[in-house]
Amino acid sequence: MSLRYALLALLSVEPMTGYDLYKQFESTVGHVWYAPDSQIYPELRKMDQDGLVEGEMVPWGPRGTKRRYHITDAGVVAFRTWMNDDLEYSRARDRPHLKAAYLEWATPTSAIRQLNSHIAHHTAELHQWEENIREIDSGESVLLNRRLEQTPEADRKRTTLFKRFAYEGLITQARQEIEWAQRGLRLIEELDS
Amino acid sequence: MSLRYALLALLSVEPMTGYDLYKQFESTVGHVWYAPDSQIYPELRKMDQDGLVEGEMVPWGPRGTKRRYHITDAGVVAFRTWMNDDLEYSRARDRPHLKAAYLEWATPTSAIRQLNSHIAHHTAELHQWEENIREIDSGESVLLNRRLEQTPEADRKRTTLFKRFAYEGLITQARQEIEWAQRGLRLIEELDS
DNA sequence: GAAAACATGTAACCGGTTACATGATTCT
DNA sequence: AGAATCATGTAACCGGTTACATGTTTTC
Repeated sequence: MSLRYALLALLSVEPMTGYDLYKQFESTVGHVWYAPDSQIYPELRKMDQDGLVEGEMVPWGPRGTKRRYHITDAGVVAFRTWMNDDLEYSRARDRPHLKAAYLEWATPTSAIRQLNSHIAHHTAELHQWEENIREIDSGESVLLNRRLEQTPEADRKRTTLFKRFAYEGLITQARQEIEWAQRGLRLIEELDS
Repeated sequence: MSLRYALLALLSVEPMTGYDLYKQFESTVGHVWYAPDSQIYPELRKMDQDGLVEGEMVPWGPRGTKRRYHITDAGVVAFRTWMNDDLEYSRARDRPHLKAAYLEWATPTSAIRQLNSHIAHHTAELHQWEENIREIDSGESVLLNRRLEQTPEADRKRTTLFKRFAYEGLITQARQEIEWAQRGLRLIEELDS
Protein backbone atom coordinates (compact mmCIF):
# COMPACT_ATOMS: atom_id res chain seq x y z
CA MET A 1 0.00 0.00 0.00
CA SER A 2 2.96 2.34 0.38
CA LEU A 3 3.49 2.68 -3.37
CA ARG A 4 0.26 4.63 -3.49
CA TYR A 5 1.54 7.12 -0.92
CA ALA A 6 4.99 7.36 -2.45
CA LEU A 7 3.23 8.35 -5.68
CA LEU A 8 0.99 10.84 -3.87
CA ALA A 9 4.07 12.35 -2.21
CA LEU A 10 5.60 13.03 -5.61
CA LEU A 11 2.35 14.21 -7.18
CA SER A 12 1.81 16.59 -4.28
CA VAL A 13 4.66 18.63 -5.76
CA GLU A 14 3.51 18.76 -9.36
CA PRO A 15 1.56 16.81 -11.99
CA MET A 16 3.50 14.03 -13.66
CA THR A 17 3.10 11.19 -16.11
CA GLY A 18 3.63 7.57 -15.13
CA TYR A 19 6.99 7.68 -16.82
CA ASP A 20 8.01 10.83 -14.89
CA LEU A 21 7.15 9.05 -11.67
CA TYR A 22 9.06 5.97 -12.73
CA LYS A 23 12.16 8.09 -13.40
CA GLN A 24 11.78 9.76 -10.02
CA PHE A 25 11.83 6.34 -8.40
CA GLU A 26 14.95 5.48 -10.36
CA SER A 27 16.75 8.60 -9.17
CA THR A 28 16.44 10.58 -5.95
CA VAL A 29 13.37 9.24 -4.18
CA GLY A 30 14.09 5.84 -5.64
CA HIS A 31 16.59 5.45 -2.91
CA VAL A 32 13.78 5.43 -0.42
CA TRP A 33 11.15 3.78 -2.59
CA TYR A 34 11.23 1.98 -5.87
CA ALA A 35 8.67 0.53 -8.22
CA PRO A 36 8.91 -0.77 -11.78
CA ASP A 37 6.80 0.90 -14.47
CA SER A 38 4.67 -2.23 -14.66
CA GLN A 39 3.52 -1.52 -11.13
CA ILE A 40 3.20 2.25 -11.47
CA TYR A 41 0.83 2.45 -14.46
CA PRO A 42 -1.85 0.13 -13.05
CA GLU A 43 -1.59 1.76 -9.61
CA LEU A 44 -2.17 5.20 -11.12
CA ARG A 45 -5.28 3.85 -12.87
CA LYS A 46 -6.58 2.50 -9.58
CA MET A 47 -5.81 5.76 -7.81
CA ASP A 48 -7.72 7.59 -10.54
CA GLN A 49 -10.71 5.28 -10.01
CA ASP A 50 -10.44 5.92 -6.27
CA GLY A 51 -10.44 9.66 -6.91
CA LEU A 52 -6.99 10.34 -5.42
CA VAL A 53 -5.53 11.54 -8.70
CA GLU A 54 -6.90 12.65 -12.03
CA GLY A 55 -5.27 11.87 -15.33
CA GLU A 56 -5.65 14.10 -18.36
CA MET A 57 -4.37 13.47 -21.85
CA VAL A 58 -1.88 16.08 -22.95
CA PRO A 59 -0.28 16.37 -26.39
CA TRP A 60 3.18 14.99 -26.80
CA GLY A 61 4.97 15.80 -30.05
CA PRO A 62 3.06 16.12 -33.33
CA ARG A 63 0.97 12.95 -33.07
CA GLY A 64 1.50 11.47 -29.59
CA THR A 65 -0.33 12.06 -26.33
CA LYS A 66 0.51 11.21 -22.78
CA ARG A 67 -1.47 10.99 -19.59
CA ARG A 68 -0.50 13.49 -16.93
CA TYR A 69 -1.79 12.89 -13.42
CA HIS A 70 -2.43 15.52 -10.82
CA ILE A 71 -3.36 14.97 -7.20
CA THR A 72 -6.96 15.73 -6.15
CA ASP A 73 -8.19 17.22 -2.88
CA ALA A 74 -9.15 13.70 -1.82
CA GLY A 75 -5.60 12.61 -2.65
CA VAL A 76 -4.16 15.33 -0.44
CA VAL A 77 -6.44 14.25 2.39
CA ALA A 78 -5.49 10.58 1.89
CA PHE A 79 -1.80 11.42 1.92
CA ARG A 80 -2.10 13.56 5.02
CA THR A 81 -4.10 10.85 6.76
CA TRP A 82 -1.43 8.29 5.93
CA MET A 83 1.26 10.63 7.19
CA ASN A 84 -0.56 10.96 10.51
CA ASP A 85 -1.28 7.26 10.89
CA ASP A 86 1.18 5.01 12.68
CA LEU A 87 2.84 2.53 10.41
CA GLU A 88 2.97 -1.12 11.28
CA TYR A 89 6.33 -2.65 11.87
CA SER A 90 6.42 -6.02 10.22
CA ARG A 91 8.51 -8.88 11.50
CA ALA A 92 12.18 -8.85 10.69
CA ARG A 93 13.17 -10.63 7.50
CA ASP A 94 16.80 -9.84 7.06
CA ARG A 95 18.62 -12.00 4.49
CA PRO A 96 22.17 -10.69 5.07
CA HIS A 97 21.95 -11.20 8.82
CA LEU A 98 20.29 -14.59 8.44
CA LYS A 99 23.21 -15.69 6.29
CA ALA A 100 25.74 -14.12 8.65
CA ALA A 101 24.38 -16.22 11.52
CA TYR A 102 25.29 -19.36 9.56
CA LEU A 103 28.45 -18.11 7.90
CA GLU A 104 30.45 -21.19 8.94
CA TRP A 105 28.53 -23.02 6.19
CA ALA A 106 30.13 -20.84 3.52
CA THR A 107 33.69 -21.22 2.33
CA PRO A 108 35.98 -18.43 3.55
CA THR A 109 36.40 -17.28 -0.07
CA SER A 110 32.66 -17.01 -0.56
CA ALA A 111 32.11 -15.39 2.83
CA ILE A 112 34.70 -12.74 1.98
CA ARG A 113 33.16 -12.16 -1.45
CA GLN A 114 29.69 -11.75 0.06
CA LEU A 115 30.85 -9.35 2.74
CA ASN A 116 32.58 -7.32 0.04
CA SER A 117 29.33 -7.27 -1.94
CA HIS A 118 27.57 -6.03 1.15
CA ILE A 119 30.13 -3.25 1.46
CA ALA A 120 29.88 -2.39 -2.24
CA HIS A 121 26.09 -2.26 -2.13
CA HIS A 122 25.94 0.03 0.87
CA THR A 123 28.83 2.16 -0.33
CA ALA A 124 26.89 2.91 -3.52
CA GLU A 125 23.81 3.81 -1.48
CA LEU A 126 25.91 5.92 0.87
CA HIS A 127 27.32 7.95 -2.02
CA GLN A 128 23.89 8.50 -3.49
CA TRP A 129 22.48 9.70 -0.20
CA GLU A 130 25.45 11.94 0.49
CA GLU A 131 24.85 13.43 -2.95
CA ASN A 132 21.18 13.94 -2.07
CA ILE A 133 22.13 15.79 1.12
CA ARG A 134 24.60 17.91 -0.82
CA GLU A 135 21.85 18.83 -3.30
CA ILE A 136 19.48 19.73 -0.50
CA ASP A 137 22.09 21.97 1.11
CA SER A 138 23.18 23.63 -2.13
CA GLY A 139 19.62 24.19 -3.31
CA GLU A 140 20.14 22.07 -6.41
CA SER A 141 17.36 19.62 -5.70
CA VAL A 142 14.77 20.36 -8.40
CA LEU A 143 11.93 18.55 -6.69
CA LEU A 144 12.63 20.11 -3.30
CA ASN A 145 12.83 23.57 -4.84
CA ARG A 146 9.48 23.01 -6.54
CA ARG A 147 8.07 21.94 -3.19
CA LEU A 148 9.53 24.93 -1.39
CA GLU A 149 8.02 27.32 -3.95
CA GLN A 150 4.58 26.19 -2.82
CA THR A 151 5.49 26.22 0.86
CA PRO A 152 4.86 29.28 3.03
CA GLU A 153 8.15 30.91 3.99
CA ALA A 154 7.66 29.96 7.65
CA ASP A 155 7.55 26.23 6.83
CA ARG A 156 10.42 26.02 4.38
CA LYS A 157 13.06 25.35 6.98
CA ARG A 158 10.89 22.61 8.44
CA THR A 159 10.40 20.92 5.04
CA THR A 160 14.10 21.07 4.24
CA LEU A 161 15.24 19.80 7.60
CA PHE A 162 12.86 16.82 7.58
CA LYS A 163 14.07 15.77 4.16
CA ARG A 164 17.64 16.10 5.39
CA PHE A 165 16.75 14.16 8.52
CA ALA A 166 15.49 11.23 6.43
CA TYR A 167 18.66 11.05 4.37
CA GLU A 168 20.88 11.40 7.42
CA GLY A 169 19.24 8.29 8.85
CA LEU A 170 19.89 6.38 5.65
CA ILE A 171 23.50 7.55 5.62
CA THR A 172 24.09 6.30 9.15
CA GLN A 173 22.43 3.00 8.24
CA ALA A 174 24.70 2.56 5.24
CA ARG A 175 27.81 3.42 7.23
CA GLN A 176 26.83 0.95 9.91
CA GLU A 177 26.35 -1.84 7.37
CA ILE A 178 29.75 -1.12 5.86
CA GLU A 179 31.44 -1.17 9.26
CA TRP A 180 29.62 -4.36 10.20
CA ALA A 181 30.78 -6.15 7.05
CA GLN A 182 34.31 -4.90 7.62
CA ARG A 183 34.20 -6.37 11.11
CA GLY A 184 33.11 -9.62 9.49
CA LEU A 185 36.09 -9.54 7.16
CA ARG A 186 38.44 -8.99 10.07
CA LEU A 187 36.76 -11.81 11.97
CA ILE A 188 37.31 -14.25 9.07
CA GLU A 189 40.94 -13.13 8.82
CA GLU A 190 41.50 -13.76 12.52
CA LEU A 191 39.80 -17.16 12.46
CA ASP A 192 41.82 -18.30 9.45
CA SER A 193 45.17 -17.23 10.81
CA MET B 1 12.78 -18.15 -1.38
CA SER B 2 14.63 -17.44 1.87
CA LEU B 3 11.99 -19.12 4.02
CA ARG B 4 13.15 -22.41 2.58
CA TYR B 5 16.73 -21.76 3.68
CA ALA B 6 15.76 -20.40 7.07
CA LEU B 7 13.93 -23.70 7.60
CA LEU B 8 16.89 -25.72 6.36
CA ALA B 9 19.16 -23.79 8.72
CA LEU B 10 17.02 -24.85 11.67
CA LEU B 11 16.56 -28.41 10.45
CA SER B 12 20.32 -28.73 9.98
CA VAL B 13 20.53 -28.78 13.77
CA GLU B 14 17.87 -31.37 14.49
CA PRO B 15 14.58 -32.78 13.17
CA MET B 16 11.52 -30.74 14.01
CA THR B 17 7.80 -30.54 13.36
CA GLY B 18 6.22 -27.62 11.54
CA TYR B 19 5.03 -26.32 14.85
CA ASP B 20 8.54 -26.55 16.37
CA LEU B 21 9.85 -24.49 13.44
CA TYR B 22 7.06 -21.97 13.86
CA LYS B 23 7.94 -21.52 17.52
CA GLN B 24 11.60 -21.08 16.63
CA PHE B 25 10.60 -18.27 14.29
CA GLU B 26 8.57 -16.70 17.07
CA SER B 27 11.52 -16.76 19.46
CA THR B 28 15.25 -16.52 18.82
CA VAL B 29 15.71 -16.92 15.08
CA GLY B 30 12.40 -15.18 14.59
CA HIS B 31 14.21 -11.97 15.13
CA VAL B 32 16.10 -12.58 11.92
CA TRP B 33 13.38 -14.41 10.05
CA TYR B 34 9.70 -14.91 10.63
CA ALA B 35 6.95 -16.86 8.95
CA PRO B 36 3.40 -17.68 10.01
CA ASP B 37 2.42 -21.34 10.38
CA SER B 38 0.22 -21.00 7.30
CA GLN B 39 3.36 -20.45 5.27
CA ILE B 40 5.55 -23.02 7.02
CA TYR B 41 3.39 -26.13 6.61
CA PRO B 42 2.92 -25.83 2.84
CA GLU B 43 6.59 -24.93 2.36
CA LEU B 44 7.70 -28.05 4.27
CA ARG B 45 5.47 -30.13 1.99
CA LYS B 46 7.08 -28.59 -1.07
CA MET B 47 10.55 -29.12 0.36
CA ASP B 48 9.64 -32.75 0.97
CA GLN B 49 8.54 -33.11 -2.65
CA ASP B 50 11.80 -31.47 -3.72
CA GLY B 51 13.72 -33.95 -1.61
CA LEU B 52 15.33 -31.38 0.70
CA VAL B 53 13.62 -32.71 3.81
CA GLU B 54 11.79 -35.88 4.73
CA GLY B 55 8.77 -36.00 7.00
CA GLU B 56 7.92 -39.01 9.08
CA MET B 57 4.87 -39.52 11.23
CA VAL B 58 5.74 -39.96 14.88
CA PRO B 59 3.31 -40.79 17.68
CA TRP B 60 2.13 -37.94 19.82
CA GLY B 61 0.17 -38.86 22.92
CA PRO B 62 -2.13 -41.90 23.04
CA ARG B 63 -3.95 -41.35 19.74
CA GLY B 64 -2.31 -38.41 17.97
CA THR B 65 0.56 -38.31 15.49
CA LYS B 66 2.71 -35.50 14.23
CA ARG B 67 5.00 -35.08 11.25
CA ARG B 68 8.65 -34.61 12.08
CA TYR B 69 10.91 -33.38 9.32
CA HIS B 70 14.61 -34.05 9.01
CA ILE B 71 17.01 -32.57 6.50
CA THR B 72 18.26 -34.84 3.70
CA ASP B 73 21.72 -34.92 2.10
CA ALA B 74 20.24 -32.97 -0.82
CA GLY B 75 18.92 -30.45 1.71
CA VAL B 76 22.37 -30.00 3.19
CA VAL B 77 23.80 -29.47 -0.28
CA ALA B 78 21.07 -26.97 -1.15
CA PHE B 79 21.65 -25.03 2.04
CA ARG B 80 25.41 -24.96 1.57
CA THR B 81 24.95 -23.83 -2.04
CA TRP B 82 22.66 -21.02 -0.92
CA MET B 83 25.17 -20.02 1.75
CA ASN B 84 27.89 -19.77 -0.91
CA ASP B 85 25.79 -17.88 -3.43
CA ASP B 86 25.70 -14.11 -3.42
CA LEU B 87 22.38 -12.71 -2.44
CA GLU B 88 20.65 -10.09 -4.48
CA TYR B 89 20.13 -6.71 -2.93
CA SER B 90 16.69 -5.51 -3.84
CA ARG B 91 15.81 -1.86 -4.19
CA ALA B 92 15.24 0.09 -1.04
CA ARG B 93 11.67 0.21 0.18
CA ASP B 94 11.87 1.89 3.52
CA ARG B 95 8.55 3.07 4.95
CA PRO B 96 9.85 4.90 8.05
CA HIS B 97 12.37 6.91 6.04
CA LEU B 98 9.85 7.59 3.28
CA LYS B 99 7.53 9.08 5.87
CA ALA B 100 10.36 10.96 7.55
CA ALA B 101 11.16 12.71 4.27
CA TYR B 102 7.64 14.18 4.25
CA LEU B 103 7.21 14.68 7.97
CA GLU B 104 6.01 18.26 7.55
CA TRP B 105 2.72 16.75 6.37
CA ALA B 106 2.13 15.20 9.79
CA THR B 107 1.00 17.14 12.82
CA PRO B 108 3.75 17.60 15.42
CA THR B 109 1.76 15.44 17.84
CA SER B 110 1.53 12.61 15.33
CA ALA B 111 5.15 12.97 14.27
CA ILE B 112 6.26 12.70 17.88
CA ARG B 113 4.03 9.69 18.45
CA GLN B 114 5.40 7.94 15.38
CA LEU B 115 9.01 8.61 16.30
CA ASN B 116 8.29 7.24 19.76
CA SER B 117 6.80 4.12 18.16
CA HIS B 118 9.95 3.78 16.12
CA ILE B 119 12.01 3.99 19.30
CA ALA B 120 9.76 1.51 21.10
CA HIS B 121 9.90 -0.98 18.24
CA HIS B 122 13.67 -0.92 17.96
CA THR B 123 14.16 -0.88 21.72
CA ALA B 124 12.21 -4.14 21.97
CA GLU B 125 14.32 -5.66 19.21
CA LEU B 126 17.49 -4.36 20.84
CA HIS B 127 16.62 -6.03 24.13
CA GLN B 128 15.84 -9.31 22.44
CA TRP B 129 19.12 -9.30 20.55
CA GLU B 130 21.10 -8.33 23.61
CA GLU B 131 19.46 -11.26 25.35
CA ASN B 132 20.45 -13.53 22.44
CA ILE B 133 24.07 -12.41 22.73
CA ARG B 134 23.97 -12.98 26.46
CA GLU B 135 22.67 -16.52 25.89
CA ILE B 136 25.37 -17.22 23.33
CA ASP B 137 28.07 -16.02 25.73
CA SER B 138 26.70 -17.85 28.75
CA GLY B 139 26.14 -21.09 26.84
CA GLU B 140 22.40 -21.04 27.52
CA SER B 141 21.33 -21.08 23.89
CA VAL B 142 19.72 -24.50 23.44
CA LEU B 143 19.83 -24.45 19.66
CA LEU B 144 23.43 -23.24 19.51
CA ASN B 145 24.50 -25.90 22.02
CA ARG B 146 22.81 -28.56 19.92
CA ARG B 147 24.67 -27.24 16.90
CA LEU B 148 27.98 -27.14 18.71
CA GLU B 149 27.57 -30.76 19.84
CA GLN B 150 27.68 -31.79 16.20
CA THR B 151 30.51 -29.42 15.34
CA PRO B 152 34.14 -30.54 15.46
CA GLU B 153 35.95 -28.89 18.34
CA ALA B 154 38.13 -26.86 15.94
CA ASP B 155 35.09 -25.16 14.36
CA ARG B 156 33.11 -24.36 17.48
CA LYS B 157 34.67 -20.98 18.03
CA ARG B 158 33.99 -20.10 14.40
CA THR B 159 30.32 -21.10 14.65
CA THR B 160 29.82 -19.18 17.89
CA LEU B 161 31.55 -16.04 16.69
CA PHE B 162 29.60 -15.86 13.42
CA LYS B 163 26.32 -16.15 15.28
CA ARG B 164 27.49 -13.43 17.63
CA PHE B 165 28.60 -11.34 14.67
CA ALA B 166 25.11 -11.49 13.15
CA TYR B 167 23.43 -10.33 16.36
CA GLU B 168 26.00 -7.60 16.92
CA GLY B 169 25.07 -6.16 13.54
CA LEU B 170 21.41 -6.20 14.45
CA ILE B 171 22.14 -4.54 17.78
CA THR B 172 24.02 -1.70 16.10
CA GLN B 173 21.17 -1.32 13.61
CA ALA B 174 18.63 -1.06 16.40
CA ARG B 175 20.72 1.45 18.36
CA GLN B 176 21.13 3.55 15.25
CA GLU B 177 17.39 3.61 14.59
CA ILE B 178 16.73 4.66 18.17
CA GLU B 179 19.29 7.46 17.98
CA TRP B 180 17.92 8.60 14.65
CA ALA B 181 14.37 8.82 15.98
CA GLN B 182 15.65 10.69 19.04
CA ARG B 183 17.33 13.19 16.75
CA GLY B 184 13.97 13.54 15.01
CA LEU B 185 12.28 14.29 18.31
CA ARG B 186 14.87 16.94 19.12
CA LEU B 187 14.44 18.41 15.65
CA ILE B 188 10.68 18.76 16.12
CA GLU B 189 11.25 20.35 19.52
CA GLU B 190 13.64 22.91 18.05
CA LEU B 191 11.36 23.72 15.13
CA ASP B 192 8.35 24.20 17.38
CA SER B 193 10.09 26.45 19.85
C1' DG C 1 18.81 6.83 -40.41
C1' DA C 2 19.72 4.72 -35.99
C1' DA C 3 19.80 4.82 -31.20
C1' DA C 4 18.26 6.43 -26.92
C1' DA C 5 14.72 8.03 -24.35
C1' DC C 6 9.80 8.60 -23.66
C1' DA C 7 5.49 6.41 -23.08
C1' DT C 8 2.11 2.75 -21.59
C1' DG C 9 0.53 -1.15 -20.83
C1' DT C 10 -0.70 -6.82 -19.98
C1' DA C 11 0.07 -11.31 -17.83
C1' DA C 12 2.06 -15.02 -15.31
C1' DC C 13 4.08 -15.81 -11.18
C1' DC C 14 5.72 -15.71 -6.38
C1' DG C 15 6.38 -14.79 -1.62
C1' DG C 16 3.93 -13.35 2.13
C1' DT C 17 -0.48 -11.95 4.89
C1' DT C 18 -4.93 -12.68 6.83
C1' DA C 19 -8.77 -15.21 7.76
C1' DC C 20 -10.82 -19.42 8.43
C1' DA C 21 -11.04 -24.16 10.19
C1' DT C 22 -10.28 -28.18 13.06
C1' DG C 23 -8.82 -31.37 16.41
C1' DA C 24 -5.53 -33.61 20.05
C1' DT C 25 -2.76 -33.16 24.15
C1' DT C 26 -1.17 -31.34 28.27
C1' DC C 27 -1.48 -28.53 32.21
C1' DT C 28 -3.96 -26.58 36.07
C1' DA D 1 -13.60 -29.64 33.26
C1' DG D 2 -11.55 -25.86 31.00
C1' DA D 3 -7.68 -23.39 29.24
C1' DA D 4 -3.43 -23.24 27.08
C1' DT D 5 -0.61 -25.30 24.00
C1' DC D 6 0.42 -28.38 20.31
C1' DA D 7 -0.61 -29.63 15.73
C1' DT D 8 -1.88 -28.96 10.73
C1' DG D 9 -3.86 -27.32 7.28
C1' DT D 10 -6.85 -24.43 3.21
C1' DA D 11 -8.11 -20.26 0.66
C1' DA D 12 -8.58 -15.58 -0.71
C1' DC D 13 -5.94 -11.79 -1.34
C1' DC D 14 -2.21 -8.44 -2.09
C1' DG D 15 2.03 -6.24 -3.18
C1' DG D 16 5.78 -6.83 -5.95
C1' DT D 17 8.76 -9.15 -9.77
C1' DT D 18 9.74 -10.62 -14.35
C1' DA D 19 8.77 -11.15 -18.91
C1' DC D 20 6.48 -9.72 -22.80
C1' DA D 21 4.72 -6.27 -26.04
C1' DT D 22 4.31 -1.99 -28.65
C1' DG D 23 4.64 2.52 -30.44
C1' DT D 24 6.36 7.72 -30.50
C1' DT D 25 9.63 11.28 -29.98
C1' DT D 26 13.97 13.23 -29.50
C1' DT D 27 18.80 13.27 -30.08
C1' DC D 28 22.99 12.35 -32.47
